[in-house]
Amino acid sequence: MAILDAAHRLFHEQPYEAITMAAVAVRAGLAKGTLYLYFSTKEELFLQVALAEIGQWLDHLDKSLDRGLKGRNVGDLMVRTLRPRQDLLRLLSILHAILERNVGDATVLAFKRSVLARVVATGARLERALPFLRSGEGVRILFRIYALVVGLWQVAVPGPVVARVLADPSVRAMRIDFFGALGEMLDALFAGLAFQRRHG
Amino acid sequence: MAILDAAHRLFHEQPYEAITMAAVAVRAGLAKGTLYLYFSTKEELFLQVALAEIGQWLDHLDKSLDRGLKGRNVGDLMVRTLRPRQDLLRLLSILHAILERNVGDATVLAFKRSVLARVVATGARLERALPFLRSGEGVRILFRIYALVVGLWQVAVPGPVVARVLADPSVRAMRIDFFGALGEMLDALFAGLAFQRRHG
Amino acid sequence: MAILDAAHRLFHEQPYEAITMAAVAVRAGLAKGTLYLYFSTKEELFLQVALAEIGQWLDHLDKSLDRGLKGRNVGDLMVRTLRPRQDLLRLLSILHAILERNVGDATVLAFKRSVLARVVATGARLERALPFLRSGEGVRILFRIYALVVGLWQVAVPGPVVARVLADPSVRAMRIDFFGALGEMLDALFAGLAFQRRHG
Amino acid sequence: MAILDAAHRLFHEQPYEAITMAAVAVRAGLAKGTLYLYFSTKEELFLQVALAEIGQWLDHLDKSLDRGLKGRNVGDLMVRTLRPRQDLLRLLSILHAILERNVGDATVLAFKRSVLARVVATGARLERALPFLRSGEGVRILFRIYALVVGLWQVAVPGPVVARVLADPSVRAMRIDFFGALGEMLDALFAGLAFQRRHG
DNA sequence: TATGAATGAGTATTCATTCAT
DNA sequence: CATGAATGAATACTCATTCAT
Repeated sequence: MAILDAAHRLFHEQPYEAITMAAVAVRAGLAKGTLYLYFSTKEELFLQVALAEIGQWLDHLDKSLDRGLKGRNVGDLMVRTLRPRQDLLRLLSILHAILERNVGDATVLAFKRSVLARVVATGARLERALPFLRSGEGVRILFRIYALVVGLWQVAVPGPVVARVLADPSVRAMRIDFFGALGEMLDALFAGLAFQRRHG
Repeated sequence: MAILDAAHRLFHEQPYEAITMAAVAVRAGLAKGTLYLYFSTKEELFLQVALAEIGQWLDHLDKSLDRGLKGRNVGDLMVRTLRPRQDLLRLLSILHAILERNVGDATVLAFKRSVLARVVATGARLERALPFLRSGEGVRILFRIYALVVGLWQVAVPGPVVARVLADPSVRAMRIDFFGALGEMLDALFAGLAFQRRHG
Repeated sequence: MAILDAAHRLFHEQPYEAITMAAVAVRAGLAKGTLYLYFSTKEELFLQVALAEIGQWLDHLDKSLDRGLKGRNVGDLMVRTLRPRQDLLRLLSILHAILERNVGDATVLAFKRSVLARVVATGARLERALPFLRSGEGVRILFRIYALVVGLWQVAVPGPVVARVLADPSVRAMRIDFFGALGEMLDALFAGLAFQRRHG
Repeated sequence: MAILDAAHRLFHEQPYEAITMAAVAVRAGLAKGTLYLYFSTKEELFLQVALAEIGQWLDHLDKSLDRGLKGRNVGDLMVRTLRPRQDLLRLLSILHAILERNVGDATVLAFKRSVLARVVATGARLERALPFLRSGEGVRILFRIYALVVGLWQVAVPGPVVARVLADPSVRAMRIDFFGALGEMLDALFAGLAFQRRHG
């Protein structure tokens, strides 16, 4: 849809706060008022953008899991599927603090249900790929991975000010490589889960 | 300091966005302009509030680590020290997206240095408590725990709309118990780290 | 246009600094935001007010020049056309120091071009009326008259404090009658120009 | 005096509005409050700066007039004495619109008297140099020259925006060379005065 | 003389959203 | 389906000035 496309393209180019509905309208070749025939708030519009992106990510995950992990671990899987999706990562980082507010309950509920349905399917695949996971644990672990992704992105990918500040050697230890840290943490996490299952 | 106190108390009562500098001034018994004698922006003011809270949390961690983990694990430690600090958790959840923007480079640098200095000390204690950690790993693991905390809080502690929506049974699986999940993830994480050290 | 009218009427009643955009909106029967649909800053709004006033003044000049000076001199012409336009004089006295700042380059350029186009036409008429003027001198002399008007207004028309002070006999010599001085200076100026042309 | 010096030096470096009393205090090596022991408002401070500058200008004029005009004309005299005094010109351009407001009546009166006393003396010299001037006309003509200077400066010396705009060839005709125009206008003015005296 | 901590008034501007056509 | 003109709420920040010491 033209509006979603326009919103997505603008989001790719600039931060969420910098995007005005007027700009979306222009990019979509529509009048401002027309946007509101399809999305009742700016947040809802970008919630749908996020939904689409999440869907594509889960598609990617599903495909990879269907082919089997083949010795590669979950950390790799997440890093490989997220690296080309930085827009998604940015969307996730505003999803909870911004998008899910100022949207009607019904819209949020629909959004949540859509996501959950997809995650359940991916969770099942994950359980198949990781035998030590018990039934139903796939979904739960996916949401936790998700939380880790969100937090790590916020902490590891700084705004302009912090980016400048982190160039200072005295605070070098606070620089975090997002994908590196994500992979390592997930590796440790899954190693730990597997270990916990084998022993007590 | 009166201003920091007032800001902290207001933050305890209402969301950050709802707090006006005028309200802080009234609560502190000062004129609006006086606030700006000490903090050049609203964000800087709350950055200092956050700094103080972070300091107290690290104090708490330090004391606990000095007494020794005594069989309890890191997950417990974090849960125990964070549970009484929900204001801190809320501050952390806006720290990167809001507070560290609209603040001068110098202020952010000073903030980062203060935090880092404290974290280095706590990291050393953590290394002492967890023999499988190599030298210098304490700091790194603390920042990663921190990222997990931030992400989990965002995802697990919803705003009013989402809170209502999550009451719906159909999306029950998306409810996350912050402290429960944090403890479990950290346990798995550290179990994994320990395991990784023992084997390849 | 309602907004320009409202702004003009308010300017007639009070000093520029005392006029708020809120007041303009109320007077125009519009919402504050609507003003900014048409004028991007307060300065731009009053720049357009000034443009309209300047246009009317030049209209007046043109008509008078078309009828011919008929023995009357330029000083008379200016005095006669400016005396009923004290709002214009006040606008000119803030035009350079205030209005032309805080306005975008494009707006200022458009303003300048509009004024110049009009002044060129009036300048041509002036050259016709004053045979000793060479081709193209009309415009230049008009801008110089304009500068004189601006300066004389600033110096001769005092604010409240100076008005009180000038009542004191000891500084009587500093009182200037704006229109009297303007007429005399222009008469001398044009007498001089004519003389310069006749002799070396 | 240290404060006047500091104010003057800052004014040389930046526009009036950009100068804060805090900056003056720092530059003078004093505390902010101390400034107000000597000058009751910012405007009064700069009024004294202006007074000093005006005095030096009149000194310069006096000396030149005492040496005699020697064939040179008044336009030359003004251009020569004003060219090295651009700070004075800037001060004059804010004198009436800004400085003489927000200053007590007594202060303005004293200022006016000081200036008048000096101008009377210079006016007498001018009358001596220009025989066609009648007694008492020196002062009056000086104030009119002054008005011309003020207006021409406002119109001819643009702020940053207008400076950029005037670079555009389409409005080239609006560029005015301050000193060139001043000299020419004064020459014409005095030629006219002299002519008027000889005839009619 | 000097300090400097405290004051507090004052307003332009943005932009998501609406609704009559 | 689409328009686009109109809305209006909402707030951080500056800096000249004061006055108790």
